[in-house]
Amino acid sequence: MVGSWGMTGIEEVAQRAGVSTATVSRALSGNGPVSEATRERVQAAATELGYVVSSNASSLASGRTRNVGVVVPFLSRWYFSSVVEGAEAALLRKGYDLTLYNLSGGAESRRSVFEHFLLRKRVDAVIAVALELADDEVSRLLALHKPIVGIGGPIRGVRTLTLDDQGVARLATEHLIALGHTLIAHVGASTEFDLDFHLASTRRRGFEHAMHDAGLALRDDLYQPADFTINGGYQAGKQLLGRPFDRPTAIFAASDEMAIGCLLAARDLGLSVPHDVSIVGVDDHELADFFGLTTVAQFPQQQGERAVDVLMGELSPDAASESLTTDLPYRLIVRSSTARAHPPGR
Amino acid sequence: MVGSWGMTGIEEVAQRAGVSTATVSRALSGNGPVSEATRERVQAAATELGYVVSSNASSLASGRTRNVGVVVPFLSRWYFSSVVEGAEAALLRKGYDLTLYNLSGGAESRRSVFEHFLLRKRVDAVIAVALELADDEVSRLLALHKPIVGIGGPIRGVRTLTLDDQGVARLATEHLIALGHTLIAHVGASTEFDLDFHLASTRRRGFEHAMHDAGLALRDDLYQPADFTINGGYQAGKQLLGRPFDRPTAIFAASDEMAIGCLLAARDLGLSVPHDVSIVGVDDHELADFFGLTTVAQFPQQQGERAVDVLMGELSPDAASESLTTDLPYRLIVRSSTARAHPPGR
DNA sequence: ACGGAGACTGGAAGCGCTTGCAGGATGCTG
DNA sequence: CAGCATCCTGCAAGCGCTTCCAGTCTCCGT
Repeated sequence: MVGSWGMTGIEEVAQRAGVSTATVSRALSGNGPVSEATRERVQAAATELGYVVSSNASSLASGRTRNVGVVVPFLSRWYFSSVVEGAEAALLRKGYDLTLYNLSGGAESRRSVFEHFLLRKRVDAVIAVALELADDEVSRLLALHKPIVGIGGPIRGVRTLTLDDQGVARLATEHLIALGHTLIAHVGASTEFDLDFHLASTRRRGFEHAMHDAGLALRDDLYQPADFTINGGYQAGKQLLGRPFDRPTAIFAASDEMAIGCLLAARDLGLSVPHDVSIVGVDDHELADFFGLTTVAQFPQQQGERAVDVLMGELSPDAASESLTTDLPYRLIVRSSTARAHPPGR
Repeated sequence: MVGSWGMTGIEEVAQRAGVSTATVSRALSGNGPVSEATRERVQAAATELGYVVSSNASSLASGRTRNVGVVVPFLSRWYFSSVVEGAEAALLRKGYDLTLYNLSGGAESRRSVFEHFLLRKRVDAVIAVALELADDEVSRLLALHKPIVGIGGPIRGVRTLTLDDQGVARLATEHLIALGHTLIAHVGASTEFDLDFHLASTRRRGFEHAMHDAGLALRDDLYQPADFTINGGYQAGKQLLGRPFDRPTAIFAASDEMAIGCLLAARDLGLSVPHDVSIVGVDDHELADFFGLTTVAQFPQQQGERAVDVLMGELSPDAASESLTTDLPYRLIVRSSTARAHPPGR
């Protein structure tokens, strides 16, 4: 930490420690046998000189970059930034860097990311979050022997961590059903949203199954599409709760943000939650607790971490990769936005 | 795009184009003279082979990585992820990669970021967002000739883009004063928060100046510290608005999230906004519009972009860096949470 | 027509590390 | 005690590009 001159190379360390550069490399990286005594001497020399390997030289020589690319469709949404946060922390711990690719720039930027950025051997692997990759995008990466792991929708030929969206939806719905609700509305994704996040229609299916299994009728007018934002949920909630007849006594929203929107809509309509209407969401968004929202939690940070774990597995020799997809945990968290259904008023 | 074999090097391109590798390098990178005809031939060959330079080799040889490090204290907050998003887009456009360092892991991770990660010559420059860098952290980076630009609090010896927090606070406050309010409360940062974001106390000062200039009294009991979250703002709002006497008719919150908290608190107390109380925030958070919140907007994405612009300037030869700090734009956006003060009721 | 100034191009020397290979010690086995 | 397996270590050959330098060729000016 004295070096103050920044320009220390492996050579200087070698001299100071009285060994060859080869040994320094081995001592510092832990690859290859080095006697304990030597290792310590090298470590000391390196620290004294403030030596840090040049990742470029190292990568070029070894073929490993100790860097992984994380590709997300958005960044400024709670879910995605949380996943990235989790992944970043896990990678840092392993000594890896994270380079971020955000696709929200549109098709244009998406192409350039896949055709140039990811290919310049800057990353050892990539984590794709909630992304539907085209076959050629996948094969191009695989051709470079770069492991990919996805989080979210299953991607063909790629190890993926997925949330059992049907199960999630089912759990949320059954919670409402168990509370005695029968007129249950669902706020899901609008179709254009469904392109990139199949989760939406999958959750809807889970909802429908649960309803069906309970012998409850599915009514088209109790479904409202929205865009996964609070505002969208609010509009949808207004539609659902504003009707004079057959107002649902419960709403299952496919995301917490939409659920919160519904909650605010209920409030504005003079309905009290959960007395007049029960609401359940999905995510356990940072605001869920504040609003007392009952929700099916998923754990984005942990998802990021797990993706990293899987990746590290793939990058190691023991490539005994298990099944191609792994289920992510989820859990019902009951707060104050759901309650037993009342016998119809009037 | 045929290469399908991924393993194309500059050599192959050179052969296919019938030139030397030196020329290929020049043609593709645009450094050094190459005849138009040759350039085209090389381009064609490269495209046909699906050649993409190895950034490692390139970096090692040239000393430039075309990669910048972005260091943030949090990621899963609207402001930070927006800045990163802006920076990412701008960098992508310039052909740069962004590697992300999130310091929320605590002092431990902070040290390792500064002592190892940023030093391994993986980045050409760093952007520090709302970070107070210690002198040695700065000098260590500067010693490597890595430009740094900061966004937020001024950092000694570093080019910084800063928001005139006093001006912002003043603007918000004066808006309220102009509406006839005299009993104005302020929700600012708690002290522990102020360590990393000096913005908090600076905004408070702006508020105080504005009040003072208008000849209005500053009352300690009309100040509430909070933690920049909706929940924190809610608690603070409750305190402020729940009192039986001298209830403020307006609140200036140092962030939109806190302002929204106040707004919800008002609602829960049966107060109507803006009839009973006017509320103004800072940020133009994505939720501000939904809640009809009047706010002083800052533009985080643009801030990210501008940081990149500045960086590109520093990385170019024309290092005629202007003044060390540059002011960021802000603007009052009036929505429906502020209105003319009523003559005191009763 | 000739010298010189460009404009291009190729040769080749690295950039700073990693790692296969081989040599020298050391420790065991029979 | 010879013979061999082990453990360390150093040598040196690259990793795939960039760029200095020098050489070739074309184009002007005089």
